[in-house]
Amino acid sequence: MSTTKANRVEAGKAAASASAYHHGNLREVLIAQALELAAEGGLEAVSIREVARRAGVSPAAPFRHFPDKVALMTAVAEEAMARFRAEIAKALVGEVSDHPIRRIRAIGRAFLDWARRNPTHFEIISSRRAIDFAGSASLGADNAEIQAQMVRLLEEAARRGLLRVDDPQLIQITGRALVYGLARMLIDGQFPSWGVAEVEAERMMERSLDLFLVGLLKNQPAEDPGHS
Amino acid sequence: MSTTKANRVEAGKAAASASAYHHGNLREVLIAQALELAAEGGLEAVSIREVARRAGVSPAAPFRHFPDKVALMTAVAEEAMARFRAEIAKALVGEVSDHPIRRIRAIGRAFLDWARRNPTHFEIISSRRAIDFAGSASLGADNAEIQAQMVRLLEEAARRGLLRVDDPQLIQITGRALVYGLARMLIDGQFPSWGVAEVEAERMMERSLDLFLVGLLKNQPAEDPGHS
DNA sequence: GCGGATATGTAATCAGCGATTACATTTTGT
DNA sequence: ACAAAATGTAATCGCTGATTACATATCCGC
Repeated sequence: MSTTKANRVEAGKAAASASAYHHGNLREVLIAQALELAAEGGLEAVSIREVARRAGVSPAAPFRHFPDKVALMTAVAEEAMARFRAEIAKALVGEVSDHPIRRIRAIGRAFLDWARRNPTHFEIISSRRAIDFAGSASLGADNAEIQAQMVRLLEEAARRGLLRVDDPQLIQITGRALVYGLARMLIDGQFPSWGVAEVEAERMMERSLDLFLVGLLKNQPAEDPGHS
Repeated sequence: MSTTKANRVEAGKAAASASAYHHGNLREVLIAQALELAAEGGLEAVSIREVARRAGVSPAAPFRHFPDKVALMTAVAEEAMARFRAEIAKALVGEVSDHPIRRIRAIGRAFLDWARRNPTHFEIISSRRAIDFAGSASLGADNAEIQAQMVRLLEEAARRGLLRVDDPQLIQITGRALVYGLARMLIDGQFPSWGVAEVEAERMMERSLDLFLVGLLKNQPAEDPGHS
């Protein structure tokens, strides 16, 4: 078992490097396996026992790192949320225009795109049953940061006299509810029963977002909230 | 046990009348108990064994009436959907105006109100994991009927030249996604982390709906899509 | 370095779940 | 009345989350 020690050291380097005892860094491996398992079979396909199995440890081992399943899923949610925020940030960098509505649209599209490509991650961070949102400082902070970003953009839009209704919080929540609902309808496979084929869904979602955004503007520029 | 027979006959008349053997009409009792159980502890509080316990039968008995849990929950969803449709119908009767946007708003508010009062019923009919939506003719028909109602109203609005964007399907799906998202945010308890207190949530949701609806109109009447 | 304290992993076990099977009982149709 | 069908039960399987007692590896103060 001298290889065991070598593996431990190697595995511990890139990660938190906090634990290199028996397994290496089991905590992070558990999170990674849970994330993968979720991506394969959905949120409810994640079981502590299967995660442990994949990590090559006993069914009781995970309980040394997480008091219960909710704690594990919360850690998974934190990871998913971090990736989501990175996606948002990337989209904002890619949006050259400084027009606030355009930037908001970029955020909305990034949200929809991310949720479409990572349905289970979206499901996890949205779930208030599988995770302990209130108990995670990181989740709260990430959420607040995204909100603040939106409010900043909306306030700038209001300052420029672009908005018909000057209530950033109302607009922000309405927009969030819209993209949240769109994402869930897509993931739950509800579009077919609403007359939208699978392939059209993405385009439909973007048009929905635009329909909402253009409705916010004071002077409607014919059709699009942006030009692209 | 001559009373048993009498009860059987009585119980069997209003219902499917298919079963009046040992228990009476176990099938319907199971659905009712599942509905109640869901209302108490949420969707995942429903277990076949607990439902059976409450119905006073063995854990295996429900499997005589439903091939598996999904089938039971689908039957529950059908009942919930029927109640939801009744709610919509009632709201439309109560809305005196024939202005199509006003009637759409009445539907939207009825949806939000119903989801708020019956969160788990809403969750059940929305779930594409716990139920077999495609396998239920009743669910599909009810869903289609609600859609048709919306499209009819939107087409009338378009005919009257009220809409800025003449695409009933797009508007319908966007509206549905919005109220769906609002309902889920409320139920998942997300409003507090978005700066909306519990008591304000209902008002906020209605304002969100109005914000969206007023954005649809060609000539914006200052603030409200209706006068009330 | 040594040795106890601590961190980590395992084995065994419990109760609850969905589901199946073999069997028992009641109702029904003829 | 009696066979067939419908309905309910008991026992069981494999899965799950979680707990307990125990085993072992690592760390830290001396």
